[in-house]
Amino acid sequence: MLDKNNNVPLYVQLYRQLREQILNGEYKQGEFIPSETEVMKAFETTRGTVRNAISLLVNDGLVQQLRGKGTLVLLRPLQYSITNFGGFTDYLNIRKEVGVSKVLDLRIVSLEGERFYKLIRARGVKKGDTTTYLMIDTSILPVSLFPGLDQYDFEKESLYQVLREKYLIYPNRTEIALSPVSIDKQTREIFQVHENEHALLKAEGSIFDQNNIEIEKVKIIYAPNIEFNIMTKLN
Amino acid sequence: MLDKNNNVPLYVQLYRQLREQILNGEYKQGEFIPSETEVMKAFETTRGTVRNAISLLVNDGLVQQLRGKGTLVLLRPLQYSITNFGGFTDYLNIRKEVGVSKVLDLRIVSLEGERFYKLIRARGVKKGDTTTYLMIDTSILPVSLFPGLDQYDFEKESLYQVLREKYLIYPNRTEIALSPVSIDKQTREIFQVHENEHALLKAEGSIFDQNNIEIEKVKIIYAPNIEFNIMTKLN
DNA sequence: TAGTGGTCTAGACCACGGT
DNA sequence: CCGTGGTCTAGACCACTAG
Repeated sequence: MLDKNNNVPLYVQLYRQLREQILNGEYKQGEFIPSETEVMKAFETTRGTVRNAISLLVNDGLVQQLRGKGTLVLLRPLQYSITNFGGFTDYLNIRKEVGVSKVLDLRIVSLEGERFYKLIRARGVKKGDTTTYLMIDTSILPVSLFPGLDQYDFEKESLYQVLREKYLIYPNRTEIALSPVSIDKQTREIFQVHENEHALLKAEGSIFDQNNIEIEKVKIIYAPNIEFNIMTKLN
Repeated sequence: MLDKNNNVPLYVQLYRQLREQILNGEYKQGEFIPSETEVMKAFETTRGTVRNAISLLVNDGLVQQLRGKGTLVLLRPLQYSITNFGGFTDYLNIRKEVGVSKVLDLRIVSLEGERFYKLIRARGVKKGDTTTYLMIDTSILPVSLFPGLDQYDFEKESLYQVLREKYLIYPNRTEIALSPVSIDKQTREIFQVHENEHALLKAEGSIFDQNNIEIEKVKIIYAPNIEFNIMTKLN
């Protein structure tokens, strides 16, 4: 049910519930979720609200709407879409995967006269007793915005969860540039890259909060076995 | 003005007009476009329609909405966002750049028993009398869908314009995977790549029409001087 | 023909920014 | 305080799909 007194918008509440049901497998790949009208009645709201919620699912690439037919579930195995910059752990959580983070470095650095935390993590998934690393994340965060950030253990806690819960800062928007990068020795070991691979994909950019303040600079290097997928609508 | 008898939806008509005004420079980088209420009155429509139009601009990364303030123009120099897969020429047109295409190969190939056109083009921009190539595009299109496609001159005509105007097929959705790729000799010459660059960015995937029929397989290799940018909203 | 998503209207109240 | 975008309501008609 939706809670009108909650300050989370109704359509976001509805989006989360529908997403949960899809990821739980209540609606499976290739099936249709209930029609907009049915959802509207079930949750006692209006179609506009339902459509707002579903459009978030479409953005996530979780469903696809077909006129005259219905709203189809599109669930594929582990897949990296452009929505993932906002938090690896969050992403794994909604996909019900077990994430692993290994902190390679955490120190304070100075850039242009300002002090930043520099956090480097290798991140991956655990299946049975083998861990596969999927990306190496470098995060640069201003000390002034996040005093005491180094007291958290980012092998156990999610960076974005800490930002939200302890610093009340909500990542809102990313600007990321993609490019290839050649493989250094440490990276080759972490990812166990085959010898005939010479380059990996790198994403580099900034993350902004709801007030358009830059809260984090990121650099992510992706393992070669990652499918970096993008789905777009053309206008 | 908007034409209610046109079968292009009002919000798409409005989107196109606003986009035109932004790209023409009527609203400049850092300025606000008229408020939703003003646009609503000026075009004699409702706010829902205005918001649909503006949300397309937001998707394009052309504007950004700020509550309590207004809708801000975000225009940056030549930049490749994820909306570009749908057509290089179209993209340049809306950016008022002069595009150049050079056909490297056009032939019929057989894949899994079906015949396809395979079109390879180097594509770039012309500034003064120097041409800079930005990408090498390989397009694979089924002969059955596009009979006679090889009669067109794709150094002069846009592939997507031909698909729309001659074959009445409208690209609607893309699924693209990004990865790094090492540079071969021909590519190195076309892009005039520096010797210490060893890898480029490759995008590979499929394009679907409005009925979710796969109309084209694409492979695009990007020049090293291309900024491949992505802007996303986080939920 | 019945049901679906796509579009549009005409309102309303809210949180937020700047005056 | 007023104007902004954010959210929500309660309808309407349409094009499309499928039985």
